[in-house]
Amino acid sequence: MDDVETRELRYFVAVAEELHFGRAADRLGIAQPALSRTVLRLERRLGVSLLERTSRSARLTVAGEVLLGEARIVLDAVGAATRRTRRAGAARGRLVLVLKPGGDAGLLPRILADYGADPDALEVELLFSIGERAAMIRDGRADVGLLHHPQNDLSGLDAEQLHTEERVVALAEDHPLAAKDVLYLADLAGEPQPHWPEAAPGTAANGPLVQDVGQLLQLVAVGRAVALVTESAARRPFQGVVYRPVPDAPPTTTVVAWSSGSRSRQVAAFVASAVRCAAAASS
Amino acid sequence: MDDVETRELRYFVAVAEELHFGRAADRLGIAQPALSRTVLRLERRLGVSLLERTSRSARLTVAGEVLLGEARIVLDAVGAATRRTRRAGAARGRLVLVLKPGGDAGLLPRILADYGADPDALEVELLFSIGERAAMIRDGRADVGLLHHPQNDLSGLDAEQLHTEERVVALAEDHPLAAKDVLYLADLAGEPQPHWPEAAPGTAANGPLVQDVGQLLQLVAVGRAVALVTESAARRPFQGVVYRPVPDAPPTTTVVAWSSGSRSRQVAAFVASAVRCAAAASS
DNA sequence: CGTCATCCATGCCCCCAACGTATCGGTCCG
DNA sequence: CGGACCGATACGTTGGGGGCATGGATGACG
Repeated sequence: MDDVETRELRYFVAVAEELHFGRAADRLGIAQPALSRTVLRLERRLGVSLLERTSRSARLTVAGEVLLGEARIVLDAVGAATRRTRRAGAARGRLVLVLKPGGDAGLLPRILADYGADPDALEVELLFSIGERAAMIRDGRADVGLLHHPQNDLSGLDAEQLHTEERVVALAEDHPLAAKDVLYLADLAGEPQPHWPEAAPGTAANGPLVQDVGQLLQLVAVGRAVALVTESAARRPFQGVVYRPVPDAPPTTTVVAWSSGSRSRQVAAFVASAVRCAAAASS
Repeated sequence: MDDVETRELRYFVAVAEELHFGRAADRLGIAQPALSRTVLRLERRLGVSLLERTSRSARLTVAGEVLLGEARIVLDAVGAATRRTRRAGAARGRLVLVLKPGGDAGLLPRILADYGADPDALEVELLFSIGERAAMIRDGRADVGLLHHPQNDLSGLDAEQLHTEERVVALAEDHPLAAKDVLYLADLAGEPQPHWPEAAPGTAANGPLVQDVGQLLQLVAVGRAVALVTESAARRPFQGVVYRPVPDAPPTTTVVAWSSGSRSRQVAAFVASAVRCAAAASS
């Protein structure tokens, strides 16, 4: 009755994304009839119609939309399972920590020192990523990460708060708003604000897409954008950029996050180090 | 290279749980050699040893432990996918709400009325469960639930807070501690406290296992247990049971929770109703 | 110390199901 | 009306998953 295989889900996802059996079959490296049959069998087994086939194209039904979302979750979980298992099997594993360059609120050196003091600590591999940190933890490419709340989507992850900072706005020094000592969100409403690729839900920005902090500050310096950044980032001076406090911007919390359900002792030890260091730093 | 099928994961989980190929094969309804081959192929594909076979028994390797946890996540996700897809396909679906009897903090009637006022609201099916509510949401048996923080493990779920209540302790009226007007956790330290099957991590209780509130109050009335309950539960009188405030017990927050990644408009509408009602009730 | 029991792996065979090729039926377009 | 396009169907082939029988290793036991 039940017995859905990941192969069937992979096939269905391909069709659901292409909305075209031929192209999907190409992408999967199989012939179109095999794909048709597999999807039909999946529909029969579930007792549900997933696609409305017109002879010109295909559209997802409501149930198909649901299954597309669920299947992606399953396939991510399968990928995470293989990656994590392989890594656990590799001799004397490493702990992969993902973070955004400069996104450690200055805590990283202390955390690494503290964790490394544990005699059976693993080697910590640093993995830098701008826009995919949460996804990298979810899918097993990283074991643990430094993320920011509420900028990152933490669903599916467990997290401990490390540090909360007010946000300041970076402006070109000759920007008209730089004349004021304090700015409010209302002042910035019309300004182009760059956005990161890390698509947090509901944060539509109107400015250019940036890939790293240097690029962002460059844009700010030439007056093409204004950007909300954290206090700690503002301690790094940049030619032509000035910072002004924004009291009503929601503060940013740096968190250490890991995959929910990770029972790894190593991850727990690293998190404990991070929390301890953050507590020590704030006192 | 990659291509792990759910069947292989099901087989591996059976072996990992039984630590015995023969029994696992029985449980799966297949013969032992087929199971051996499938697990071996899985190990070869992952490039990792999952089990240490002694000729007397089998033990999990570290990688095997990891895969066991990951595989359970995958299989839960597959089950959830099929259930949710089937439900979405069933004509004009229902919204399944799971809660503990009496665990609604008195909000349920208002929430149902408010949600039902939406012209395209679905029929809400109430599903009562004591110890598995979070799991039922995770695996798709329910769409949304009323849970309690920190008693329930909310990992893998999204939640909105509805209502926070202090906790009180239920005592037999002739219990020695009932003489005091206010009790503290220290006073209760030696008393047998019943526990629910809902295994929140790290809450080891020393009392009997109870399955419902009536049973719990019965145990309290006969002096076999004392129990921390919420204020709202304490409004229901029970023969021979008295309640005393416990100011230092952590308060209980009633939350409405749903599966992370549910993009369902219906779930969102229900959550909005719940939040709205809770806000109205507390003002 | 030899025998037996237990447990997992392997060899052999069968058969199902997943695949590919060819084709059909329906729809849109020129 | 013919051709192009798209998904479903027919049919033959084959790889692999499964069962049965057996092998090889190890611990138990008399």
